[in-house]
Amino acid sequence: MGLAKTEMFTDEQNEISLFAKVFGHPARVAILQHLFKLDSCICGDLVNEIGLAQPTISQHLKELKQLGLIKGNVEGTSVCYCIDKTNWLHMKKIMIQFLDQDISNKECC
Amino acid sequence: MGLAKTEMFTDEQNEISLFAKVFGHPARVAILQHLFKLDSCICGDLVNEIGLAQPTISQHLKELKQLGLIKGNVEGTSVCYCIDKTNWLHMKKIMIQFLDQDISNKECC
DNA sequence: TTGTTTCATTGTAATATTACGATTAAATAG
DNA sequence: CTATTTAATCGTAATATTACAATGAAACAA
Repeated sequence: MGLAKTEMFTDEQNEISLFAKVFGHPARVAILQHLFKLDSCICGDLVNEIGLAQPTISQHLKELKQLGLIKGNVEGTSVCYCIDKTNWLHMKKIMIQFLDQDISNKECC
Repeated sequence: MGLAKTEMFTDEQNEISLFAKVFGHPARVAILQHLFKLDSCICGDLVNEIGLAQPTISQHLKELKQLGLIKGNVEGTSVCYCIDKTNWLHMKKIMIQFLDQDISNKECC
């Protein structure tokens, strides 16, 4: 079916999986790392930096934007993207909380 | 095409996306949280705990196992699963490094 | 042996994702 | 006005994911 049964999970579980899903493609990881690395905003040079076609990059940017992790700002004919600081920190808190669960004495196999 | 072009990304970017992808479904998040919560190993009660059919849970467990995040141990007719401590810590390090990139003064939109 | 229990595997239908050519829209340059 | 540039959107083909019924396999009980 390709369709996750979200109604049987907690809001937290669904939120974690949504954030994780957007990181589940190397192009989106690369886009985010590039946005972090640059001091200034980048625009269409993501298409050159990463080797994918322009519509593909645009599609990945859209997904990152829909989750609120990046913001886009029109500057003339180009668009300037950057990390949304507030939303990134919120996501980071949720994800690290999930990753950082207490693991001591839990191994038994 | 539904096929990520992994060859154009770094090993690190591919590794991050593979870990993230496995967290990209709420059932797998729920399974991991359950394994963390219990002091002892769990077996087939994941099917009751989560509301999905047995083959579906088995399929999700397989994906977690393939990435090395959990281990399974046969005990009679049942199987005991638990978090793989070493591999979890390795994954955690990589993911937190990605999430914890320096964000100061990078916002410009 | 014959059930029974527990979980993995197989097969498959429904849906989602990925990638890109073609096109459109918006801003700017001439 | 007419290019030109840049990026979004549309349409679509190829592939991946999700879910589960049916079946298989392994351990145990009687």
